[in-house]
Amino acid sequence: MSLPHAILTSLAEKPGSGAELAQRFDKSIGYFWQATHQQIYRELARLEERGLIRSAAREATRGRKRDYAVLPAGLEELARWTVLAQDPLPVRDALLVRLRAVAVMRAGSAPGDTARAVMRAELARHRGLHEQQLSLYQGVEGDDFTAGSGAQAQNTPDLRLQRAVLRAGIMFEQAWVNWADETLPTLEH
Amino acid sequence: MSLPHAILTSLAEKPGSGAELAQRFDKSIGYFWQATHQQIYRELARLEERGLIRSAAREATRGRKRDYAVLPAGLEELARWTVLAQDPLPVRDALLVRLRAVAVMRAGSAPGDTARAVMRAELARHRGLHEQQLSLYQGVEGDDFTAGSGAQAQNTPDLRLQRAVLRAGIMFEQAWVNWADETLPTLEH
DNA sequence: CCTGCCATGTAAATAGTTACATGATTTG
DNA sequence: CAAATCATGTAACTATTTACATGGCAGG
Repeated sequence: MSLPHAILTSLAEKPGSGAELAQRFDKSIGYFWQATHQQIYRELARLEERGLIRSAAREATRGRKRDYAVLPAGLEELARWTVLAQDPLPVRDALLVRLRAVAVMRAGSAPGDTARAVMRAELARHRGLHEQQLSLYQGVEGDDFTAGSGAQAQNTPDLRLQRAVLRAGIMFEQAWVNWADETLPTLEH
Repeated sequence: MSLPHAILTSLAEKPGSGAELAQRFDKSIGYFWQATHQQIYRELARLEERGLIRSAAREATRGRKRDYAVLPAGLEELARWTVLAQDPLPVRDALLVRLRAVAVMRAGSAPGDTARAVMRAELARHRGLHEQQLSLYQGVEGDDFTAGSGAQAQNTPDLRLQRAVLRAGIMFEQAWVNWADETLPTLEH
């Protein structure tokens, strides 16, 4: 159950509205935990009801911007959550399932040969997407974590830890690209 | 929507009952797409209703083993699905969210220091789990994919493709371990 | 004032998790 | 035959996704 805590973290870094949070979930923290705006609005309402965050406006405001900030109770909840032992989520990649499905289709049969050709293209396409993400991360690393970086969020979070998170993204994307390069020849001929 | 197709793939590799499938989802195909036995039984019922698989027994049998096999329509569905373009699922790792939450807690404060100590331990623990998974994959690679491997499933799936899937697991786990080794010093002192 | 966009929200469907129930089979 | 285990299943809940709805605001 990380979504409420991802939101609390993002609001602790900087207060903002639901739409602004949705934007942050399209980059930054959203690289490691995704959420749609529907999830975010629902979760914001829950968090406010639990007294972990507060919004400036009191009544329901449809269409009007509504800013939230973390309350002390929210920071306590975040501290409580971070120290819980949590096991890693296993890998879940549909492309690997597909590859395994293709493995049971006989090469030489029409569907098997078609599937192999398509998978080769898909693998190349995914390689491109992962390489793009890798470049993006490397760009962020260069911009945000060079010595004496400029504008910081109000709470001046620990840059070394934020960078470590980014490094995880870099290393995973790099691993994916490497795997694709190793695997593509298997689908040739 | 990969679960029905993961099940079809597994049944294409070898027919079996719900419980046997659940076991396979605890290893093998389940390394890349997880499912509980409840999901599996529900999905098997749906797949049979759609005419993609068949079970030996006709009526509902609570407690008695119930074997399923893929029908031609199921193989067609699998072929149809594998050639659909599908974007990769983004990374989703709660530990990275936690690390980012810790980054907003001031070092020097009591909760911040406690959280850093706990995260150091958690990172070491996760490193151990990923290393364990890595060893497991490397063991499978040695057992199943050495030249002239022995017993094969009836459909003799393409071993090179199955191995490619396994290699993905190996490279991801290795990347995780490498990242942990790089990151642990950041949480020292 | 109308059009497009921004921001917030509702509703419904699907997927996944957790807790529990029950019949069959094996084993001491 | 009693207990443990295996196998199938139900129910309730939570999370996530997809589609849609509606109010406010800014610019032409």
